[in-house]
This record gives sequence, C-alpha cells and structure tokens, in this order.
Amino acid sequence: MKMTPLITSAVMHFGEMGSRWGFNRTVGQILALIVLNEEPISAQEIADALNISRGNTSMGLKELQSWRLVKQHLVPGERKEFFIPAGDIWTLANRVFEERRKREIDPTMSLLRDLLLDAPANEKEANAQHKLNEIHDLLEAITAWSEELQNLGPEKLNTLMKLGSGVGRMLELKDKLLPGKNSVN
Amino acid sequence: MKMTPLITSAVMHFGEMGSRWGFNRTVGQILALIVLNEEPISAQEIADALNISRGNTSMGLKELQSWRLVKQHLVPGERKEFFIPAGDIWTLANRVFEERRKREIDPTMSLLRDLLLDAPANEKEANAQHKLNEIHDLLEAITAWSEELQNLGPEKLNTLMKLGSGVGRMLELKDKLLPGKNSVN
DNA sequence: ATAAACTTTCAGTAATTTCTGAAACTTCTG
DNA sequence: CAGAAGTTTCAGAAATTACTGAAAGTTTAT
Repeated sequence: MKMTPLITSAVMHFGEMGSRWGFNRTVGQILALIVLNEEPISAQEIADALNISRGNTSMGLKELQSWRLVKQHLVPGERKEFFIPAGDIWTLANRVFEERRKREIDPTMSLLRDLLLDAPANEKEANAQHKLNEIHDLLEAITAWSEELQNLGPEKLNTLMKLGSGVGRMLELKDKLLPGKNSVN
Repeated sequence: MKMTPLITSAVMHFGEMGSRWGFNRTVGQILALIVLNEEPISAQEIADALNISRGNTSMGLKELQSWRLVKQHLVPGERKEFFIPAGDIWTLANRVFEERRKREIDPTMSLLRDLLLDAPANEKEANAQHKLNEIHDLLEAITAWSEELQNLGPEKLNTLMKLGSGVGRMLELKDKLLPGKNSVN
C-alpha cells in the first residue's frame, strides 16, 4: 500500500481540510485514501500508509461509518475486514450535507422551538423572540429545501445546477406553469 | 447590559454551536448577543455580559467583522465603538455560507486543479485522477450554484424554497419553457 | 503636549481535542 | 478448547486551539 506522490498530496490535503469539514485530520486522510484506492483496503494498510496508530485508525473508521461514508467489504477467504467508499462521489457529498445538517442545524431548531414557547417577560425579550423566530423560519426553510434536493436525486439535481441563471427566469414564469401553487409575492 | 434568561439561553446555545459553525465559542456568543440586542452594544458591555476578557472580546469582534457579520456603529457624542449586526438574518446566513465556501471549498478546488494538470504516472494514479476529477466537477457545480442562489436575492430565494417539490415538476417542463438552453438528460 | 478614554496585541496559561499503545475483547481455525 | 489473527477501548501524553491580562498603541479633548 505505498501511496503514489499524487495520492499522497491529495490525502494530505483532505487531512488538512478535514477539520473544516466536520471531522479531524486523520479521519479526512482515511476517507481520501479509501476513496482514491480502487481496491478495498484493510485497517492495517491504512495505519501503515498514513503512519498512524492502529487504535486511531479504528476510531477513524468507526466515525466514517457513523457518517455513512465508508462501509465494510468482506473479501471471501480473508480474515481481515476491508473498507470501501459507501457510494459514488455524489452520494458521499450528500451524506456529508445530511450529517452536517443534523449536527449543525437540528439542535438549534429544537432549542429555538422551546424558547419560542414561553411568553416574553418584557419588551426586550419580545424583541429577541422575534429575531429568534426569524432564525427558526430560516433554518426550517433550509432544512426543507435540502431534503427536497436530496429527493430529486443526482440526475435532476445536476440538471438544476447546470441550469444556472435559468433558474431566475424560470421562477418568473412559474405561476403560469404551476397555477395556484404557493402564490408567493 | 444584564441579559434576560431567554437571551442567556440563546447566547449560550449559540456559543456551543459556534464551533460547528466555523468559529469558536465566544465568537458565537458575541454574535448572538449582538443580533438579539436591538440596541448597539459596546465591546466593554459584551465582555461584561459574557464574562470574558476584554482582549478576547476584541479578537472575537475582529473575527466577526472579517466574516462581515457585524459592523461598527458610531454613536454621536460617544467615544466608544458600538456594534450591530451587518444586516438582517437572511444577509447574515448568506455571509456565513459564502465565507464557509471560501474556507471549505475554494482551497480544495485549487489543489485539485493542480493535481489534475500532471500526467498520471501509472494505472493507479490514472484511476485516482479520475476520482479527483469527479470531486472537482462536483465542487465546481456547488460553487456555481451557490453563487447563483446569492444573485437571486432573498425574495426569489424564498419563492424557490417555498416551491418545495414543485421544483421537480418544474424541471420536467423546463425544456418547453427555455428551449435550447442546457439540454441535459 | 499631556492626559484620559478607549482598543489591540501577544506571550504565557488553560482548556480542549486528538493520538498512541497496551490491554481487553472477539472471532476464527485446527 | 487453545491460541492465532484480528479489532476495539480507553487512560494518559501530545498537539492544538482558545483565553487572559498586562503592556503597547491609538484617538480625542484640553
């Protein structure tokens, strides 16, 4: 499992970025290694290639599985466990979005709902509650929207993305297209 | 600048979430405090309310300004500097997205472009390069798309979000609507 | 020009997060 | 069932990140 220079650069970079993406350095490196290797790779090979302890590798793999980014792959006749990506690049990206939504948005939504239940004690609180309500609605819209996009599936999503500025024009025509639906404005 | 219980809970929560959103605890708290206070608030008041050092407050405010989430607000006759949110909730959310894109996506795009320039040294590298290319295209699509959404502006964005599953139906009709444009499929 | 009012910087410390490696655990195999 | 081949756990060490507070810097007023 010697890494080629190209793979090494990519793996190192994903390690650096890892923390910005919601996981730590080694988790990022492990993910990159698994994705870039066409063959399934064992935990020991990962530890060797990245020069990290076996224990750390095990924890990293556990985390990647909890994100549903990698999965086990049993090689017949082999005793070891091998690992492969849990899907194609699109799928992985989707999983990252979803998982981050769970960690970054859902807990806040839930707190906001609670805070909005109590009657405001005074002027100051009433104002704060109003702001919190705006935030809540925004997060709700983002959540609904991202679920929507996931349901579209990769192909349509791609169409939509490639549409670019066409989206704006399309929105203007929307009412003619889908009369009676969500007449905003 | 005594915080009411409601504001305290919200501020504490935004502190906890801060690290998941790309900044640290106190930066999150400061942001929440500024957003939830209708009146402009001074650095000293922030430090007192949150029980943090004046130095830390100053650095936090600097960071929030670099994210373009808060701005200074000069009160006539006052010597101190006061701070207020840099815009409404929508604007702030947009800024967070944009800033995170810069930190989380742009550096990777740039590395990938570089790695894709070199000719692959062997079979293994060719395969890795292919994967990297997929990642590059995906990130590029996300970037283009998010710029697109920003250009739509809040109102249309809202329309689009509220459209929900209508998006799927609309896409099916798209070719009739905008003939000749981006005929994907 | 001096002093007062305020802000920023930064070296050192504190808190948090990540990583190691040895011990405990779990299969499998003969 | 013993032991070999493998995995997981977790206490403590190492590395990283955040925070404090005193000193240096800036601006305004007199």
